[in-house]
Amino acid sequence: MPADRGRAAGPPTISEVAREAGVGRATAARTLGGYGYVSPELRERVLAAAEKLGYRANALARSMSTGVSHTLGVIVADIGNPFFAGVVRGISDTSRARGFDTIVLSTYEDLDEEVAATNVLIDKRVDGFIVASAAVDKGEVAHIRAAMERGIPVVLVDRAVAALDLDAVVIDNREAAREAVETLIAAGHRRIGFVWGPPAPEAPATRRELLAEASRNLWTDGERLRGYLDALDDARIPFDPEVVMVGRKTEERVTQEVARMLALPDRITAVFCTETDAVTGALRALRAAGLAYPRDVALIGFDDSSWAAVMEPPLTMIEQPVHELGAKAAEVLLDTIAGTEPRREMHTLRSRLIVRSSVAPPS
Amino acid sequence: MPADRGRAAGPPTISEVAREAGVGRATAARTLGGYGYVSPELRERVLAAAEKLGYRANALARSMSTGVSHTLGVIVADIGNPFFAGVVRGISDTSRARGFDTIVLSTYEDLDEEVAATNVLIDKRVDGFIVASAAVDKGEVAHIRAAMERGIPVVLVDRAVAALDLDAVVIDNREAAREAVETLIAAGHRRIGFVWGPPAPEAPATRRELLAEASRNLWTDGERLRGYLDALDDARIPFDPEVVMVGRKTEERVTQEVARMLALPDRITAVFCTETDAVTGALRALRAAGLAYPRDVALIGFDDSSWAAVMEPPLTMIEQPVHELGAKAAEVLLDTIAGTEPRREMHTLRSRLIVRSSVAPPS
DNA sequence: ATGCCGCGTGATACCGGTATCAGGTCGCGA
DNA sequence: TCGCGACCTGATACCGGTATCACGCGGCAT
Repeated sequence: MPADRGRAAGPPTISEVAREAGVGRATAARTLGGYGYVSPELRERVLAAAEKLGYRANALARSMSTGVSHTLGVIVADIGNPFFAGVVRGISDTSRARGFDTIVLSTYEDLDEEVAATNVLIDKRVDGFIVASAAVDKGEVAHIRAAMERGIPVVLVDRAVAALDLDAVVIDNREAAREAVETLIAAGHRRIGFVWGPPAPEAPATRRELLAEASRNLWTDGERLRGYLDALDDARIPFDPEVVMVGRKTEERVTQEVARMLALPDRITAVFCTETDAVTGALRALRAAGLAYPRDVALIGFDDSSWAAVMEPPLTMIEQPVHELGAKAAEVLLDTIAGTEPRREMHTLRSRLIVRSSVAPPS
Repeated sequence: MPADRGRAAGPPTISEVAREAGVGRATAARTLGGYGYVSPELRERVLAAAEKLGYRANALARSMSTGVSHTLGVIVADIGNPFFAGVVRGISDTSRARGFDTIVLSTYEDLDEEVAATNVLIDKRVDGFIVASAAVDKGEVAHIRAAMERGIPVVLVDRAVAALDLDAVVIDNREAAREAVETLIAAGHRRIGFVWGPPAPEAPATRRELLAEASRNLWTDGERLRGYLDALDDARIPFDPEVVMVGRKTEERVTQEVARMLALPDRITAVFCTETDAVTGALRALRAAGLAYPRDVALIGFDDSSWAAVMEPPLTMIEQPVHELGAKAAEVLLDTIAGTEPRREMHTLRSRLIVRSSVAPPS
């Protein structure tokens, strides 16, 4: 019953514990803080008093005094996306194991929200943070630069940012995309739709413009485009802007765009989706067109999930090592915080194509 | 270029800004803190100095001094579950709009983790928190009680806890389950499997034991069981322990259990799943048994999602107002923090059965 | 010219910890 | 018996803000 603490209003402080135990403040602090020396007898008294009062150290005060918060920040695009949820779990599992809490913030792919999130983390004095940034070019990284200048360690996850010289933990996006598209090509497809998401209002007409556009897009998507082109090039299939979607990758837009590609005189016989929501969007378009996969259209997408396996027929998908991605990012960050010289390199993890039954030869 | 701050090591403090501006510390504090009076001229100087130095207030120090952190805590079972992800988004959207940050912690359905999470929030001195607690009986709520005794406002979300007299924001679980099972019964089903998750090792043999078990289970699942029984009772269908699954609702276990129910001499012709992962688990069992829905087995589950709509045939599911659930919980908590007398009531939101094509009469 | 009032400003105590350091006690050797 | 050192303990400065309060200065009334 910690209620009889006299006039004290808030939670018990170390001074109150000291008074209760009849010792000096410093002695109580040493006992409870686990530093310095305290005789067994006094230690016992302090512990008993703390127990009685229900004392818990004020982490804010401690951080103020020591300058470290034992807290990591995490900024992701959307925590509701199973991909990021998995990454976050990887981060919190390993950071918790090393005594760090995590504060997770979602930006919902909005750069202003990302800046705001960064400021929240700076203000709360996290010891470092991990970010899957929506920033692409130099003009968009000021907030991260600002954090770096304050001496806050930063690690990028999922998305590398060319304008930033930082550790980044990513997967082999280009290779993964290439492998998927090669699988489609090997099955005999030549008209392969590409569901992409650069900010451009319409599809670039030429390869050159396409690549230019790629550098204005998220790094992951840029890489995936390169993988798509790699596979096309190897098979000497000409690039056709008509079968690549541009603009925001919402499920609705994907449905419209795939429907458009399906209505083309020379319609697509396969689709490659760079995101899981794009897969459901594409599937809706197929159904609306009265088409079935893999018979009429073959399909491969990014980010495997449980439902992809129970679809009938089950979907061939690219599986990303989400937990490892997060765990590795946390590890690199924690090492940097611990003082290990930052290497500032790109840590590339391998993804895996899970072959199921959504790919068949074109009809 | 905030680099020429002299010998200062960390980020700039208010004293440094004051010195730079050539004013007293208090004046700089008043300007930057937005309180008290400062003449336009000095204000201008302070602002310029802060800008030049890249000053950002230390939220920790501010909280120490004022006693409020403008931060809400959120404890959910699994942020990777789209249901909780939606709830969290609802919470952060409305709390951000009212000037509060949120710290989200996942317990992965482990009570010890929940206790640890609660302590983290207490230690970080959040102004209040929202929790979807895994606690069921009196012996498991000590950590929440402790927070309440410290004067920290707490609001429950998704799961009410009988042992706690607190505001709770939930949906009409019992009614939702009843409606779903009634739909199954209306289609002609009498053997309806129930995928449930009480801690019991085996299915209770009698109704009485079942209900007793329900009170040892998560509140939501208890209510959903009652809804299931309500529907059975109304149709005078006897309860059969053989068709209710008990124990942890992992996807693998669901698959095994549904397979068992499918192998019964008097096999089930319909399944009701109280969770989205249970739906995929059940679907796997169907496929393994060479059965198709809705022809061989009808199916309804909790938590609608995009993929449920693109399944072939599309799934009939219960949609929960996830965002509203979170928004309402945040609202109630924020009001309590703001000093409005807490009402300690149950706020019930309506769910909705989305009828698609996974229910047909038994063959 | 003097006194009073009020406004604007800066000095300072405080929040609850950490960490340094001074001082008191005790034991042991000379 | 005295002195010195080791060992504990408690007093206190500090972290970076907030908030109270005292003080100096100018203006106005008398």
